[in-house]
Amino acid sequence: MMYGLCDCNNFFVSCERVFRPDLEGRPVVVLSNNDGCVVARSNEAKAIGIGMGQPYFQARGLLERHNGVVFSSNFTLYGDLSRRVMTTLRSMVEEIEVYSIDEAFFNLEGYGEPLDELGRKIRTTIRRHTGIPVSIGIAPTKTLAKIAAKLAKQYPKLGGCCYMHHEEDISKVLSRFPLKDVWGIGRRYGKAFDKMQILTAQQFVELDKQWVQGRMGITGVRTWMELRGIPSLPMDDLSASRQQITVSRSFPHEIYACGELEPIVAEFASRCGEKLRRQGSLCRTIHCFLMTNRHRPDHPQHVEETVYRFSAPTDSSLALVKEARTLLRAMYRAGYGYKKAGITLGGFEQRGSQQQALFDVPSDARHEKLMEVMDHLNRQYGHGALKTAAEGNKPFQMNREHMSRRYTTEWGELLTVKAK
DNA sequence: TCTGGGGTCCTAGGACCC
DNA sequence: TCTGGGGTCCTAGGACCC
Repeated sequence: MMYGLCDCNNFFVSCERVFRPDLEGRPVVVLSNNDGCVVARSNEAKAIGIGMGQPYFQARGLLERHNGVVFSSNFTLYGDLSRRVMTTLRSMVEEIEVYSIDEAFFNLEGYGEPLDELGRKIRTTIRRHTGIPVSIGIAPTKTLAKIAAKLAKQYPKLGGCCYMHHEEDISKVLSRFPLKDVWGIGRRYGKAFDKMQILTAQQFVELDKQWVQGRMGITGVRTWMELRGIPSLPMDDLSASRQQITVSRSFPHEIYACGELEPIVAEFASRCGEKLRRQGSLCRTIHCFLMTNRHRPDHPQHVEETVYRFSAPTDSSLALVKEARTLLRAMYRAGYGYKKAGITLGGFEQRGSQQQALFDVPSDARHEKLMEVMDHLNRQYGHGALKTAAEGNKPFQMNREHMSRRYTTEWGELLTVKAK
């Protein structure tokens, strides 16, 4: 097998720079929802020591001292540019798997050599079509392709693409590659292995398989196999194979009133329904969770999650919204300042193949047509164009003090060019 | 590094049932 | 009533990812 990985460099920052070329060379960061923490950094921002995931209030001073620039996250813009990147990639290779907003794997099995030239061609084409710089890694497994892409980013002389396939080359790379930077080895395991003096990917690969299994479970074994060049994470249509779907948000302020939480949770349930229908599944369970501000230990705390099990699987937003509200009301306690809530769907079945209990009334079948219309309108006119009454008429708002324009999707926010 | 966000999957333990 | 095996569901927490 041969896998490619296309990884957008500092993606959110690169998106902002496409429309603000004056930001080249300056430290730039993009913040998470509610302007909470730093989720993307330009190379200059990394160089001055701003960490990934660092709370913005901690990074702010440093950024200002270096004449840096900050953006709230503009997912409408990033989502649109991501689609353009993926479309370009899809036009150049047969099979791609969109892994996240800024990464996609592709299958290169059966492609003739030289693959590194193909990789570089992909890179320049995407740059030309979208303005987004990417790095390409090519290797016999996805985990190795991830490592290759990192090397491509690290060593400019590779021209943005690293093709890694000879066994000797791979073990040479692995013996220098820090284990904690391997995809699938997180901070926690990285630290534990550090303590055991297992520092490189090569040392990890030489461990006993049973030992890895006992210590890290099946996911650890997969990583171990992948590093040995045995594909254990096949190409997957992720969007169709999710086993659970979650929509959750933190609120800009604590919310005390149940009546204020209800439309928010209803909106989450409705968004879950959209995702569910997009992947063509029905769900059996809906979870609702609610939590207070854990950063304020001086405030009374309440964290709770409850489940409802549908008697017949459903994909109707109306049914989801209804049960979400019931769950919320049962959990809600007056006097607590809630900071975050969420909805998770689980127990999926393929639509059309559901086992119907003998006396189940397929009560939601009549919603089917309605949901189709709703999804269609929302796709065409934007989220919230048509929604359930329970969602209320003002959409859930987050803090976004440093938002850029939605240059590519809103006529009113197009790029303006000034003549000199 | 006491990771102020969001999302997915896995595992362990307890409750309950056959 | 006690005991053991086996299964499912639920909750909580851990771990990873971007």
